[in-house]
Amino acid sequence: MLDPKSFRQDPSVLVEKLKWRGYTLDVEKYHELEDRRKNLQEQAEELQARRNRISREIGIAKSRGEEANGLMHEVSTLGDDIKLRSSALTQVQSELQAMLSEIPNLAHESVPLGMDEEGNIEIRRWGAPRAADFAFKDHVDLGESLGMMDYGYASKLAGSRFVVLRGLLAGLHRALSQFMLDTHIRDHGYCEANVPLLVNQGTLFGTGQLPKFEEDQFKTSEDPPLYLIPTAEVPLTNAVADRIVEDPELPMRLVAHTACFRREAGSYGRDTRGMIRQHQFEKVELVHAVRPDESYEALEIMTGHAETILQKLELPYRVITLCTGDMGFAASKTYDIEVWLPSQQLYREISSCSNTEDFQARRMKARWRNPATGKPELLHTLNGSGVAVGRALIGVMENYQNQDGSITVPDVLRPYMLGVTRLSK
RNA sequence: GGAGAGUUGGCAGAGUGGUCGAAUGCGCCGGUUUCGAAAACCGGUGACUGUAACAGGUCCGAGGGUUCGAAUCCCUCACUCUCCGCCA
Repeated sequence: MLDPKSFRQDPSVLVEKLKWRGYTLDVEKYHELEDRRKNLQEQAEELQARRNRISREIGIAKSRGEEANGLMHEVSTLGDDIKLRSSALTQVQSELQAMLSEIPNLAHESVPLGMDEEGNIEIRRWGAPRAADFAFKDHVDLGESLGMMDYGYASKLAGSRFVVLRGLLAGLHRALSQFMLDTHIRDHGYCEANVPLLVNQGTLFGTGQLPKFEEDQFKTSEDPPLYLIPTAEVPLTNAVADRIVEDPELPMRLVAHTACFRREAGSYGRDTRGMIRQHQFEKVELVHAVRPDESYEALEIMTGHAETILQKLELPYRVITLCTGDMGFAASKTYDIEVWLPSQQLYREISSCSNTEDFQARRMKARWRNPATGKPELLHTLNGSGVAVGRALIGVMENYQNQDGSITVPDVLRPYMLGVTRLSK
């Protein structure tokens, strides 16, 4: 959520900034609601103050054993009046809240302006795509001809956008996640967390998935309403929800390996082949909670942690800065890391690292105590994939494929594969 | 699933329907003392909102209700703990 104070000061600046996020702010509606809110609040508080004062006097009078009938009569009608106004106030406040809840975050000044992915800017590349000394197969052909990847089986079980992995390929998938977790825990100083995959509405509100993106979530039950997490960012970031964190606890670095669940509503035609876009996939997720003046430094560090994974796997990749129109709802700035897929001769997203500044923190009331002021202030939260396990598997399969359709196991994964060096029939 | 107990400030823990945002202890901050420290003593120490600053308002798990007035009484819900049953 954006700071309500910035609205009261100068909404016109926000209108321009939000336009670049693809959001049209209804300033008229905002002003109308805000004026009503202020009015009602002043009235309600004025009445409450009167009631408090008189009731106190009644108490004093009675404790002296005096009669207080006059005072009691004076205040007797106040209660209803207060009730009326404060329920009107609550109504307006929830309308305002609803409006603010659906406004995306503002982009950092360093983010390129643009309306869609055309505006993204590549900032670096690592590794060289393998020379095409034979025709590269894609991961589906490779997996199916090895007999280790089965879409028919999966669709019988659950429908489209699912897969069953078997044998060494299932093992390679598991090895990837273990390797990533170990690297972040051992080398990058993260605290591992094992978290619920089902969360409540408040938790999803905190990170920004609700109320606006309800249709992207899998809702599992009505009473209580629980949702499958679309990413471990949700349960990890909420570690600081409703807290005032003491300064020495920062920066906080959390990592979790979880399954993630997405409806993929609105992406019907896209990436229907293979493991690129599934309803269920696994991801190793990184989350930082940091002091506000350190969050952009943290974004570079976190992105570096994700890159380390690809470097150790020796997978060619590039890093791009998303433009204003292509970023997610909660982000102030996002780097996407894209891995080279030889079958498509393209870089495809494998990680996305974002600084949300205080946008999520405000929604979830995540604060830290600033030693300089002694006061609680909103902290900053970041999240990034470190990295998507399914897509990393695709990257390994395609980049490590051999002409005969076998797949060489990357060096760093061999300890996790009990010494297996090659996947073949 | 059954029975019971609980939820109050950073923590522990009082709280009679009426100057209770809330005793006390611990912790923390400042001071006195000390060469320095400990101890002792003195003082301070919740959050949100609001204001130029005061004032004012809200918050004792959440939401309703009773009342002139609710941390305190009533109802609903959530969560925690204990015991019993079942169970990976």
